[in-house]
Amino acid sequence: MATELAPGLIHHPGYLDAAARARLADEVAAILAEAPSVTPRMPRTGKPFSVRMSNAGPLGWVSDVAGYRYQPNHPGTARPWPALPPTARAAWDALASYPAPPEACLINLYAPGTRMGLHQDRDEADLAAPVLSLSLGAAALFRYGGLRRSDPTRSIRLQAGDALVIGGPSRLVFHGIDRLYPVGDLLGAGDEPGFLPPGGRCNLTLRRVTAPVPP
DNA sequence: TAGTATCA
DNA sequence: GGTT
Repeated sequence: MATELAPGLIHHPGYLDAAARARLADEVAAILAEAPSVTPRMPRTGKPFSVRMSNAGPLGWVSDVAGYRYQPNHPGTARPWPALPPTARAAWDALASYPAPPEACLINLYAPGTRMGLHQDRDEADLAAPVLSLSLGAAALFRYGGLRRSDPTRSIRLQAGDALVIGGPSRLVFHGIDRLYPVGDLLGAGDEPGFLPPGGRCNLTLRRVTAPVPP
């Protein structure tokens, strides 16, 4: 049962069943073995994010003192990013309502206590494509607002297996993660992928970066 | 300000 | 919790 939180912002609770979550976790573990997570830094100031990141797909999102950008290689190893995880790719085909494949799968790794401040995903040239979010591990408090930072916000709980489509009029909505829920808190303990620290969370976001060339 | 800190 |  999907819920439209706002026009184009669609929450699919429990979209991935236990088997799919386990499969996706295995795929992510393999990606991280090849493309280890890095600590992103703020442009100009160099202040570190609390979240760690890696990527899969032809392009990966990176942030350092030089700025935000998409690039084809891992900043540490200089190797190309690993292939997109098939389970995430299948979710894109099912939920994105977009004719071209995703080019980037950003992997955000949250340890307990980490957060992600309110922000917009606006580094993609193709804003017609949605961003598709998939959650693994611990549940988290997701906050979203409007197109202006000062717009009022609402919060929902994102749990392991949830999918969230951020598209249409909500494509540039401000959003972030306020906190993780302790495991064992309420229902949905969520399975614990082996690549996460105890109580950690993993979020995958699939994005189309460049506009597809017309046939 | 995809940051943290601080205040109203 | 919203804002600087």
